[in-house]
Amino acid sequence: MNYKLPKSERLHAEKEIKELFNEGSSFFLYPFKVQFFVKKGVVDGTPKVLFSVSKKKIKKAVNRNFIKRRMKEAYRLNKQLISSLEINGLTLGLIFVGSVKMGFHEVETKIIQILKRLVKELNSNIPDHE
RNA sequence: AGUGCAAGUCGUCUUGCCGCUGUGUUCAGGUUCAUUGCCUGGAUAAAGAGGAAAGUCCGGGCAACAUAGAGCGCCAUACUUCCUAACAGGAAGGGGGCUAACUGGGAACGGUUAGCUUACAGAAAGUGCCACAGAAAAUAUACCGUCUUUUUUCCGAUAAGUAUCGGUUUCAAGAUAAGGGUGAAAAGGUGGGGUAAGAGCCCACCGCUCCGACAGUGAUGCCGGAGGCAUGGUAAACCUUAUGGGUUGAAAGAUCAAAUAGGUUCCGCAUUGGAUUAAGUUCCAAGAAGGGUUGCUCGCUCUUACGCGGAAUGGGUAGAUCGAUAGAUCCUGAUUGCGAAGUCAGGGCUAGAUAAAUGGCAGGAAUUCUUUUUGGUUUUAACAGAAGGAAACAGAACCCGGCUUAUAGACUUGCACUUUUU
RNA sequence: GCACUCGUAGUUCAACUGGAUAGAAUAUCGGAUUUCGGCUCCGAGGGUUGAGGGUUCGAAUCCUUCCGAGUGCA
Repeated sequence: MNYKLPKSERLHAEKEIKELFNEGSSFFLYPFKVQFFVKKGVVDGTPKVLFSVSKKKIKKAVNRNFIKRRMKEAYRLNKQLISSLEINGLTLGLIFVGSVKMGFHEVETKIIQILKRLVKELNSNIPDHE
């Protein structure tokens, strides 16, 4: 099983991020906001993901890093949940909007829920558009 | 041994599994005529946040810009000397203030020592402000008051009476600044002489100002002389003086360079008046207008359309690379200096990210604190064992030197206090 | 990264160029009015002027160090 998260699976280009936030859809699953977008016409390409923590809610840089690292680890260890999807060009944004520090196990259960729900939404919605 | 204060140093260690970042080695594939080059992917090795990385309060390096120059403005700093690349930083010293102890004097007011503290140029260049209270808040003398002389009223005494003397009252002129309950602050202070009453008017002491000599690199100190004393406070009010500052910040800037779109740069003509010519053909003269620019002025600089003719060829966005990590560096020793620090010698040091790495999970160890429980003890405390919990402030973003602020705990040194023993 | 602004009763705002018990509206509480409530009238409480330090006789105001909130440039 592939537990890696190299740079090609992370979202870092400004253009794609703008696309994600302007044209993508989103849902809330407290304490996370999930933003996702499927770019059409892309033949190959793994899902790309972005992690973010609100600066207004979490003031100190140390605590923001703390949460981001746990989010990254939780995604890295559970990303096989969305590998079953046969969709190319998926971009994903995970934004933490809570105001309290969380431990790893709480974050992990939430991330698993999010990924399961994401699979459901994509399987039901995408055929309707096409 | 404990507690407190000050200064300084450190600010957890470790095993397994899974990851991230750049670097080295190596393997595979692609590209190429070819390669030790370039691109993609894999394996592996060692390395990978701080004392403040923070706040962004100062200073410097570095970079670009004639919109960089000159003057004014503006901003900053402000006892002295030194350190430094530089500073609003640091070191040493001086002055002032406060506190304590001792001490001189009748008083005003001093002296010595120790500790703490100090944004500490100029109020005698000018302007402003100083509420309430108070006669007056800066020109000191308008007012109350004190004193002298003259006039008026009344009373008393003397005298036969006009009158004289003493007291009182009123007006005017003059002298004076001692006193006037206030206030944060009142025009040198204390004591004496002096005078009609008074006053630095005069004298002694104290304070102040100025001048000179000596000591010191200097701030300043000390000694002597002079002045009779003028000059209230506020410059973290405007201001004056001296010194410094060009502006903008790495998202600065440099290089390479897709896709899309057609451009971009340079030169000439193209303004007005006069003469001339077939002709805007040629010659002469004039110099304008509109922008840009850091607060203003000068200066500097750009354009004068559209268009026509000629010549040259790349400019530049996304993105990538450099800038960008070995330096005013750290440690040790010697040496100079009171010290900050300098010099010399030896040794050490690969974090380099960019939607932003340096981690996650599970376990172990050390130290400290704490909860429960067992032993022990008459009980509590201390002590020993077991189990559980907690362990700071905080995350590089071009790089350095400082400052400020946050910080559980451990260690070292010095000082003070308490207890025990000798 | 750089530059700058603002913090005053529970809330919204005042307070002149430093000068005295920091003021107004609204909200709260109490009373009056009403059968009861609202409206209305009267009265009261509520502020260490974000925190600390300094200058000054005197600080919301001036200077400085922190804390918090916000704005602009690229």
